Amino acid sequence: MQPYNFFFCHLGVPRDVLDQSRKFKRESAQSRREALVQGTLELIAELGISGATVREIAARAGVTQGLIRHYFSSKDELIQAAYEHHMNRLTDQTAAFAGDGSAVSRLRNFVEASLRPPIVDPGAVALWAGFLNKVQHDPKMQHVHRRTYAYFRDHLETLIVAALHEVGQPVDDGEGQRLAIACNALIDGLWLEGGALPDAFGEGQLAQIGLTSVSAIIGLELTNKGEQPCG
Amino acid sequence: MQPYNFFFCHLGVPRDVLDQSRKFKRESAQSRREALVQGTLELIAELGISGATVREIAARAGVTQGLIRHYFSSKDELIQAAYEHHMNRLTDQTAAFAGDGSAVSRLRNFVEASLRPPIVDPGAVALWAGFLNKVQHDPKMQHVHRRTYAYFRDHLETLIVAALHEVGQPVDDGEGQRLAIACNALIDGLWLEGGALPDAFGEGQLAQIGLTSVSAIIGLELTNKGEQPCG
DNA sequence: GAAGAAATTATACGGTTGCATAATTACGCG
DNA sequence: CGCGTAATTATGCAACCGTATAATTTCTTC
Repeated sequence: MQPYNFFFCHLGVPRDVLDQSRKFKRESAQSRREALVQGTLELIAELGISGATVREIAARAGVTQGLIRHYFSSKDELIQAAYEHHMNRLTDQTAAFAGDGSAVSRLRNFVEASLRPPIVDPGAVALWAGFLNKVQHDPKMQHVHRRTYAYFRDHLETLIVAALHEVGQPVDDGEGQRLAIACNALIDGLWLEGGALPDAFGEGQLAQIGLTSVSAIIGLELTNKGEQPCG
Repeated sequence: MQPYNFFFCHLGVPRDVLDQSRKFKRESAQSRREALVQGTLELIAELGISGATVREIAARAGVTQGLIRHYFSSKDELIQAAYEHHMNRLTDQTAAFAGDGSAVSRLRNFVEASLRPPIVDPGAVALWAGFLNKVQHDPKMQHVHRRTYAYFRDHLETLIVAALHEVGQPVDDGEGQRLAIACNALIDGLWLEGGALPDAFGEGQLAQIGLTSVSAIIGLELTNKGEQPCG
């Protein structure tokens, strides 16, 4: 980087390469926030809400605790940001699995992805539960929860309506919403139980039950065996 | 503190009737434990897990904090007892609503009761979420969770199998279990959303969606309108 | 290369927490 | 009635929490 000379060659050499005595390195605001959020999520998932102290979070992110206050006005704000990040990642990840095939196949993939790892995961459930307890008492957390819930459910409603339309069984808005509420609850419940009791269900069992039940609720066969007409 | 008196007029009179200066009253171990558990539940529901400190809990129970250690070996043990109490109450309460009519009517009542107040309740959901976060890291909490989940689901499975048998559509064990898992997840999901977003659903909407969806999943009409054949 | 601004660390503080221990108090029993 | 014991309170403690502030270090810019 700096050629600058031969003798005394250490003088112009960037300290961050040679000198181990550097106290810290500056990073972009974004990467520091992400590191702090990530540390928060890890700790809540591993040790529970009470394990996520500012000191532990800072240690995970590789910084000292004072820095948290430099990027977030309070610990609560950091928790909020972590909650938002977690839920957005969860929903986006699931939505990406839907793919871009037919409406029926997109719905099938969406349901199935929601009920398999990595979406079904003990850590993710622990995280979600830890946050939910705070949702009731913090208006901002409540807002994030509302938005996230609506986001997931609306996405599901769109998929359901499109699939039913595709096979010639169109439904009106009210009915579409009711179906989405029901399927959303079913998926949430299965996801929750799969994450809370990882050993209680066989591999693929949740996905299979989910597909069968969604099919029954919306009156449209989504399972593969259903694609082979038996008459 | 005690003015020691002028004319001994207090002698012989039971102190607990006249003398307000009693420092405390002895209670049975059971009632003290219940009061402490009740205080714990109230606080977690109202203020979240972090609001349930030993001092606040003791205040709710009308005692001083040292007494907690006299009845529970640690705060964790109190939390455990509170969790167990809460879940048992929830399941027993729901089961009682089923009544003793026909199998189909018992199932209908069970589903409906699970999706209406007082079972659907923000406080109960906050409570449940607060505990769930601890379940993953505490083996004893995990045991309570397993038992409670199995209890509720088995009860539901019994009702479903009986109802299907009653209408001449018997199912084998494996299928009964699958149906119970699905319906349990559906009910849990609806219960959760109803408690977490109290204003998002109209009165009776959750129960209606729940009945319709359970009917679709198990292939047996439970709603009233279904009892009036339309053609 | 010096200077100034911004990022980061270092240190300190008041409050709270769970827990332990000692001092009181109530109550059953002879 | 008095005495012993167990229930209950009172007090204290060490650790930890979140936050504030001052002191350093890094990096950019001229």
